[in-house]
Amino acid sequence: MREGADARIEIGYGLADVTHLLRMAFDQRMRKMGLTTATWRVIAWLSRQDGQTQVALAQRLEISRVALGETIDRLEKSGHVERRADPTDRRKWRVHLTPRSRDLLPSMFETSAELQDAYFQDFSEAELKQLQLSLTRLRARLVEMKIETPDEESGK
Amino acid sequence: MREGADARIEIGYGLADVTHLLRMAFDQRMRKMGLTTATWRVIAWLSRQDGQTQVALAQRLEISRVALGETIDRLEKSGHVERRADPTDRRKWRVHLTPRSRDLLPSMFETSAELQDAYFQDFSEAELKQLQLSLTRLRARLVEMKIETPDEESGK
DNA sequence: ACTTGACGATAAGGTGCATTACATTCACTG
DNA sequence: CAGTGAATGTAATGCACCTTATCGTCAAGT
Repeated sequence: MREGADARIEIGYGLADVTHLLRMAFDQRMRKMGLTTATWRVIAWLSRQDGQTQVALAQRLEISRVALGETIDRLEKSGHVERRADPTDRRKWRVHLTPRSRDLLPSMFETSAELQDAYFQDFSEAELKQLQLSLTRLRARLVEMKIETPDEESGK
Repeated sequence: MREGADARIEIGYGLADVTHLLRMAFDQRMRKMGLTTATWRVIAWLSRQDGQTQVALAQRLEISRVALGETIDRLEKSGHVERRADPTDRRKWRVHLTPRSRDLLPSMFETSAELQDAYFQDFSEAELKQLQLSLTRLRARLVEMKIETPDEESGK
C-alpha cells in the first residue's frame, strides 16, 4: 500500500530545502542594508499597513508576541520604527515605520522581484499556476488540521 | 510585463507558510518525546548513517558547525548520542546514537508517515509527482545560483 | 463603584542559530 | 623534519524565538 510514500517524504524535504535556500538568498541581500530575517519581515508587513499593534503583527508573522516585542525593541533602537501610544487603549502600542526604513522599501521590492525572476526563469506559466495551486491546497489542509502556532493558548 | 509576478510572490509566501506549518505539526508530536526541531533532525540523520563527524552532519543539516556542536552537547547531556574519538584523526569526533534514541525511531517514523498521509490525502499521485518535480527543479536552480549556506568560508 | 476575566505587553530563562576568533591536529612541501 | 596551510572543533557574543509568569489596563456584569 501507499506506493507514493517516497514522493511524500521527498516533498517534505524539498519544501524545507527550497524555503531555506530562498530565505538565504534574500537575507544575503538584506544584510547589506543592515536588516535580518526578523527585521525585514516586520518592515515588509508595516509597509502594507502602518501602525499595527504588536499582537496583530505577531499573528501576521506567526511568531510569539514576545519574539516580536524583542524585534521591535531592536528596530526602535536602530531607528527603523517607532512605537506610538494608542489614543483610546493605553495597553496598546502602535508600531510605525520611520523615514529611515521607508527609504529601504524600493530596494527591498526591487531585490525581491529580481530574485523571483531568476528563480522561475525556466518555469512555464502553467507550471507556476499548478505549483501555486498545490501549495494553496496543502496550506488549506494544514490549517484544517488546526496546527497550533505560537501563543495560541489553545482553549482554557 | 511579467504578468505572472503575482503568482511568483504567492509561491514565495506559500512555500514559507507551508513549510512552517509542516514543521510545527511534526514538532508538536516530537516535543512529547522530549525532542526539538534541532535534536530530532540530528537523530534522523544519524539513523541513516551512524558515526558521522560533526562537520559532515552540519553540512547535511545546513547549519553551522557551532550550532551543531551545541545541539550535540545537549543531546549528549540528555543521553541521546555519544561522541567517540576517531581512531585515525584526533581532531574528529564521531557522533553515535545511543539505545535511548534508537528506541524513539519507530515512533518518529510512524508519526511522520501518519502526518504525511493526512496532508496529502486529497492529492492525486499525478499532482504529487508534479509538485515533487517542480520543487526539484526549483532547488536545482537555487543551487546553481550558488547561495551561500552557513560556514561556507566563501573563497580566500 | 467592584470584581472578574480577558487582553496587551514585558520579564525571566532556555534553545537554536550565526559570525568571529582561536587551539589543536593533520597533511603537504621543501 | 621543520614550516606552512587547511581542517576540526570550541569559546565568546549577539540575534531570534519559545514558554511561563506577571503587571497594568480594559470591559462586563453585578
